[in-house]
Amino acid sequence: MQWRDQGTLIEIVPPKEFSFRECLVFLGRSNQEVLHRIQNQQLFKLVKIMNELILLKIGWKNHRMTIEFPMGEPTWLIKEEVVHYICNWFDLERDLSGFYEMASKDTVLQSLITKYDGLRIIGIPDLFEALTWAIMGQQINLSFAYTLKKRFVEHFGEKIDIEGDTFWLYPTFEAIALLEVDALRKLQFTTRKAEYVIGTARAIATGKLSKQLLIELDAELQQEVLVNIKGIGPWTAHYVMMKCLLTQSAFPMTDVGLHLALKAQLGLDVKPDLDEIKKMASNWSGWEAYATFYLWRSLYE
DNA sequence: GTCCAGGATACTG
DNA sequence: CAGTATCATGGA
Repeated sequence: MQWRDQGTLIEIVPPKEFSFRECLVFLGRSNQEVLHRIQNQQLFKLVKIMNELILLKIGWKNHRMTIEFPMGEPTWLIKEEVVHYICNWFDLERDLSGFYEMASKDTVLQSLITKYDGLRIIGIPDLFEALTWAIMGQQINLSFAYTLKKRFVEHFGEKIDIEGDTFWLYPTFEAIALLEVDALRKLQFTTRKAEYVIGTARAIATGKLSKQLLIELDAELQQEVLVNIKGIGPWTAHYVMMKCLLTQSAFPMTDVGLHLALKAQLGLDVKPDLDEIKKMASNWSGWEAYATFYLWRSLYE
């Protein structure tokens, strides 16, 4: 990844297919989001690196991604980690030419790659966040899922106040591993969701599960390990593979959002069934995660 | 009031 | 095994 340290500013040279504006559309899809903020085409995000809170102000200028540090210039080591984080978050190191080539010949994806040209998967680099956010989203509408997440973050996350704005960090697995079900029931988690979230935190806390461990496995084994955890089914496993492990072939094919997007794109009266979806997806082989992400994007016009 | 949301699990025949 | 009840709440 090519980047330049300009002191109080970092510039990242973006990959060929990249649109910061498109990525912002996806990031701005919910006004209930508490983990980042968008103002005047600038993205604000609080991260913790080497035990230090760092506020990032991410923008776009002269064909470069720019990172500024409103809380002051960090050390070079931290800057390096910041660049690594941004690459992970925006999936900057992936060569998308294969996806665009396949999609240009695909009846479903064809129009999407033109409309959303340069969109990349916006990931969730933290495994605990990816897993538990997915669990919160099971079976309920996204709006309520965001309500749950907001309560979860504001009860158990760390925050910092800067010039009247509050920025939050997602709760750590260490903190959540110590909770009992009651603590989350109070936030209107179902008993099961509370158990799943705490169980996941404990699985990570005991070292049974880690991003490092998963990232070294192929897609099939990743799914196997994830599904082994209580509360993680195929949908959640593939969601996490897609958003955290950046597995190209991850494919949450039972996802309701995917079904609704396909229904709209194809002008169907009812949602497509799994056989129809598998048939369409056979053409996406190796790029299922990007196909899914572009379809999700089509839901946020 | 009814139905469905970015599902997973335990139970039943 | 495949089908079914259950979870719990909000929004259309």
